[in-house]
Amino acid sequence: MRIGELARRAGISTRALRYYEQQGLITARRAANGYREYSEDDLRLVTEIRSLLTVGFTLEDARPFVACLRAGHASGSSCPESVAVYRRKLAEIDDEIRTLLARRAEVAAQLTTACPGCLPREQDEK
Amino acid sequence: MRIGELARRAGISTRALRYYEQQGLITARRAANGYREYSEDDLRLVTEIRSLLTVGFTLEDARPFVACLRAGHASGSSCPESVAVYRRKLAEIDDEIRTLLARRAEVAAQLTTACPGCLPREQDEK
DNA sequence: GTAATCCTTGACGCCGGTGTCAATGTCAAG
DNA sequence: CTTGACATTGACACCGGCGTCAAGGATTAC
Repeated sequence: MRIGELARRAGISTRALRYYEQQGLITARRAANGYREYSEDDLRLVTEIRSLLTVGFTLEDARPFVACLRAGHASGSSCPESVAVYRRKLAEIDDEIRTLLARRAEVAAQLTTACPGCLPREQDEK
Repeated sequence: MRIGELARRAGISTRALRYYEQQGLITARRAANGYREYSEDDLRLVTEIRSLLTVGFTLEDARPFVACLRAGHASGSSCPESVAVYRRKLAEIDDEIRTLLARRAEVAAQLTTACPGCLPREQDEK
């Protein structure tokens, strides 16, 4: 299939696909006229990349997963490098959560001081 | 005092101070030679801005607080506009926390699937 | 033939808050 | 006078993942 179809099927833009290629995450066979030609496997790669991006991974983070799929594994997570990334991201996310919780507490305290009646509820994740 | 001293006392760069001025958050009297001259009140403003930035506010978010201080209030939080920003930021932070918690759960689940032995602990904020 | 779609590469724009360099002026100390 | 520490404005760089426009070639439909 060509880039337009892949984009449609993957639910992203052709721009994004070309960008992934430029970043070395995907490659494309070229037809005689210079058009990129993709396989179902490529759709698989793109889908993997997309799902990783939606949980906050960067393209850099996605590399091991793509490499893992290319190596023939059924899942992009089946390789130790991918697992290592999972661990690292988990730690990063935890850090961010801690930071945000601290900020929230700080802002809530300030708000309470500035406006005693405005009790901030929500985020009752004790 | 001149910009260098203010920067030192506020713990930021002169670049940042000029940027705040460019963004209309602070102003400076000019000496005959063109040098910026600041007062203690300006230090106060900058300190306020800094503390807001550190909890994740943007310079745009900081405007009401600066305006409040300029209006003569003892605290930058003493104005309804500031309180409104506090509320909005609190909601934004809560959103971000929710997003991160969801992502964390997702990543943790993936990790567990990929590596059954790798139980992700931490982030026990039940 | 020509219009309508598709494709190509290249390159600037965005967002926020600076870092950093450039080229130049000011001023006090030696 | 010279050095050095300070000041000025201006402007590019950064980070990430694209959006978007430009200018053109390819292919299909009619």
